[in-house]
Amino acid sequence: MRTTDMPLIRRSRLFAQVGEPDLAAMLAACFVQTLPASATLCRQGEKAEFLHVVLSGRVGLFGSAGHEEALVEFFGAGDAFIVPAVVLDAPYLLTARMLEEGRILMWPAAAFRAQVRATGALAYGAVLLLSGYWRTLIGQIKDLKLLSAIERLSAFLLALAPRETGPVTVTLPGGRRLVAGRLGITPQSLSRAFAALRPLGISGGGRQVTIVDPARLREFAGARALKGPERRD
Amino acid sequence: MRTTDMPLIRRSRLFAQVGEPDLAAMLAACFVQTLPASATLCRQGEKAEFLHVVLSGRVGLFGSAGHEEALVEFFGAGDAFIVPAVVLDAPYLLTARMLEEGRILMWPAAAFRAQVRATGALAYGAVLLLSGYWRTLIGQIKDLKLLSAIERLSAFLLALAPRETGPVTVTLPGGRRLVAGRLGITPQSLSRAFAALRPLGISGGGRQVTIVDPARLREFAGARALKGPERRD
DNA sequence: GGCCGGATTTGATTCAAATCAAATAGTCCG
DNA sequence: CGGACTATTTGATTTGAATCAAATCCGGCC
Repeated sequence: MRTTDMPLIRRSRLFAQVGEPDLAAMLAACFVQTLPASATLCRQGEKAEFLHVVLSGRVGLFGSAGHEEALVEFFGAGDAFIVPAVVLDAPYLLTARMLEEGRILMWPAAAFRAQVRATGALAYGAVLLLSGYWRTLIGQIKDLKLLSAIERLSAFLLALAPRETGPVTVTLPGGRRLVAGRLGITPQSLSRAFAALRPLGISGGGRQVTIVDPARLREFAGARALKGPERRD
Repeated sequence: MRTTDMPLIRRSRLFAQVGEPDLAAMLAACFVQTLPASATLCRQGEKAEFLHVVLSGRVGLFGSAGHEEALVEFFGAGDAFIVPAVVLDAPYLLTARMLEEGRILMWPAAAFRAQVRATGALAYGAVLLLSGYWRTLIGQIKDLKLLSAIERLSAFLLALAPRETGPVTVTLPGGRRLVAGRLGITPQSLSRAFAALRPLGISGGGRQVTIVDPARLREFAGARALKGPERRD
């Protein structure tokens, strides 16, 4: 573990309420790994071995059925995923893969389980984290059930943008292929959706996308869109 | 609060680790309400006033956009919903409605927030509960993104059935209209999906559905289906 | 028992998005 | 810088599910 890791660790909601001495004791059982892009952190169906806390880099959570695979969610610094599988000691429902190089805190499952049970502050941090995830997932389910592909893309872009009025350039959390998966559509459909939004002032190149007038996009999406979509932070 | 409520309260995962004296202190701030079918517990967009714990009856969580509405999940005895909105002090993302008469424990939001922060055992219970919900929601997202309507119905029925071999009769958690919403399809499509499964030994009447040979259905669904779908319990 | 009103089924048609199929634009390497 | 691979766009076609439209079933109630 590097000294530069500590601030990253402290920044995670998971540890927000944990005191210094407790934190030190917890981390004694853990180690940090630098992983390259495409490295697999865990595989759907396997038994939970470690809790992973993202210190840097982006991670994608994928669900698979047969030979199909779909990105379920992007995770980034501060996120601790697989908490549920670890806590319930159940097999992973998802496969986690690094989308780029990053550092991951590895926390042995049994140790984590014991520590959440014993340390209220850690459990409270987990509640905050899981609460944020619940809201993210609910938002996604609502999008999938109630919005069209174009509306989902609009909502997704707006969630990425600071809620200002002026033109904004947002950075997609992954390539188009991955964004398409997150939105539950094919890359071809995503491309068409972007094309459909171009007249509304969306210009895209690579993972940079510029929204000329967020208010206009919000109005377009908002006609049918959901209230209170806000992003976990 | 009736004396018959206590066993129901104790049965919820939320309180599994909470000791008697703590529990009594917590419940002092709460009250129990009997609510009729269709009663609304909370409305999307509003600020969290209460945490609700279902003691009996079924509750539906609905997301809405514009004038469309879709059922996101069924909840039943032991479930505490809206935990995330309460903990994060954020507006509800969903509307909760009684699907039948039932009793609900009402817990003032501020009191609950203070108590999760203060009581490790309660926080731990919340972690367990939220972990289960995470898995349920992830399962649903995977279904929506990877399976066809018929496959989703198959998976849904199998999740309802005890994992035996012989013929089983399962009870749908709500009318066909609601089940359709949960599966992300229209009632008409649900009807066609049931029709498509009839040759595989699925006979339906009202909310009772009989699966002649779960293994055969599992095989059919399993050809493309997900591993480890299991239901929260 | 027989009627009313909503829920489910069935049929015909439409439509959004997937799939099939190239063409084009980017990127990484040597 | 050029080649090879991958990612993205664009076009044509198919298809799963929605929508439109009845018909039928059902439960509650007088």
